[in-house]
Amino acid sequence: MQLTQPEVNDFRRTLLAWYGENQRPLPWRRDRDPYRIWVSEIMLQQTRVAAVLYRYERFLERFPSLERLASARVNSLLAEWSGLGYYRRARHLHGAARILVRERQGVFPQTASELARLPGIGAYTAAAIASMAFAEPVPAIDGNVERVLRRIIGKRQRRRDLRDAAEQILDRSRPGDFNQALMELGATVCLPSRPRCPACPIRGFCSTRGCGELRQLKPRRRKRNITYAIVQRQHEIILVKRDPGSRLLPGMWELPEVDNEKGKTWFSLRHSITTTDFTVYVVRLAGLPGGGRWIKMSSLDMLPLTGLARKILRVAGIIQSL
DNA sequence: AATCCGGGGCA
DNA sequence: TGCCCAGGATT
Repeated sequence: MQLTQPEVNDFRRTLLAWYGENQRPLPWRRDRDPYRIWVSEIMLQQTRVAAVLYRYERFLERFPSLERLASARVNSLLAEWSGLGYYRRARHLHGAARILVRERQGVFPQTASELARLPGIGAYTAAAIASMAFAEPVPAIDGNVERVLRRIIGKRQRRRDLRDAAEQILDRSRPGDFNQALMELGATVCLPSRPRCPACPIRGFCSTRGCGELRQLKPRRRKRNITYAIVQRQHEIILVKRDPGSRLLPGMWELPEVDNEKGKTWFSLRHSITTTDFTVYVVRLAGLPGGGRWIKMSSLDMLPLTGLARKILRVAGIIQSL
C-alpha cells in the first residue's frame, strides 16, 4: 500500500472521526489507567467482548489495584477467572503483578518493548497497552487488525508488509485511539466472513473490499460423551482436584467422573472446548467408590473450578453466581 | 511455523 | 449442529 502523505492524513482523519461516532462504550475505555487497560487486554485475549463484560468490573472490585493483585493468592485469581478459559493468563497476570511490585515499585513500564518482557504480554498486548495508556506510537496488530490490513493492502503481503503498512498509517498523535479504531472496525464492520463494506468509512482506501478471502481450513471438531457425579451431604459436595502437573487445567477442581449408567441421568448439557464438543451427563449418587474430597458448598466461590464444573453446579442449582 | 491451551452464543 | 470469535508460550 503506497499512499501519499495527504492520503494518509485523510485516512487517519476519516477513521478517527468514524471511531469517535461509532465506538462502543466499553468500560476499559473510560480512562488511561494502565492497570485497568492491562487487565482488560489479558481478559480479551482469544475471548469475546461479551464474555469479558460480565467479568471485568467484578474482577476489578476484587483486585482493585496492582498491589492487591500481587498480594492475592493465585487460587483467588483462578477462582475469579473460572469459566473464562486459558487459565495460564490468570497465572501470568499474577506473576507479572508480583514482578511489577517487587522489581518496579508497582510502576508499569511505559514502552511496548519493556512491557513485552512481562509474562502473558506478547507483541500485540504490549503495543496495545503502550499506545492506549502511554500514547507510545506503536501499531497494535491483533487478529482483527491483521484482517483489516490484509484487505486494505490486497494481495501478496507478508508479515513484513503488514507491519510496514501499519507503521505508515498509524496516527502518531493519537496512537491509542487509532489502534482501537482499527480494532473496532474489524470487530464491527470489517467482519471475517461478511464484511459490511457499504458501512465502512475507509472503503475508498481499500483494494479488496472483502473479496479474495482465503478462509482457513477449520479443524474438524470431535465429539465426546462424559458423565459426572454429584454427591452431596448436608452442606458439602465431593470435588476432585486435577493433577497440578497435568497439561490441561492443572490444579483446578472439578466433579468426579463416573461411568455412564443408562437411565440414571439427572440432566445433560453441552460444553465446547477447543475442538471437542462434549455432551455432558450428570448423575446423582449417594456415595462414591473413588477418591475426591468433601468441600463445603459455601466455599465453592473461593475455589478454582473448571468452567465446566461451574456450569454444572449452576445448572444443578448448587451455585448461583455467573 | 506449528501446536497447545477454553469456552460460549447464535443462526 | 455448525460457525464465529480483541493471542501467548513453547518447541
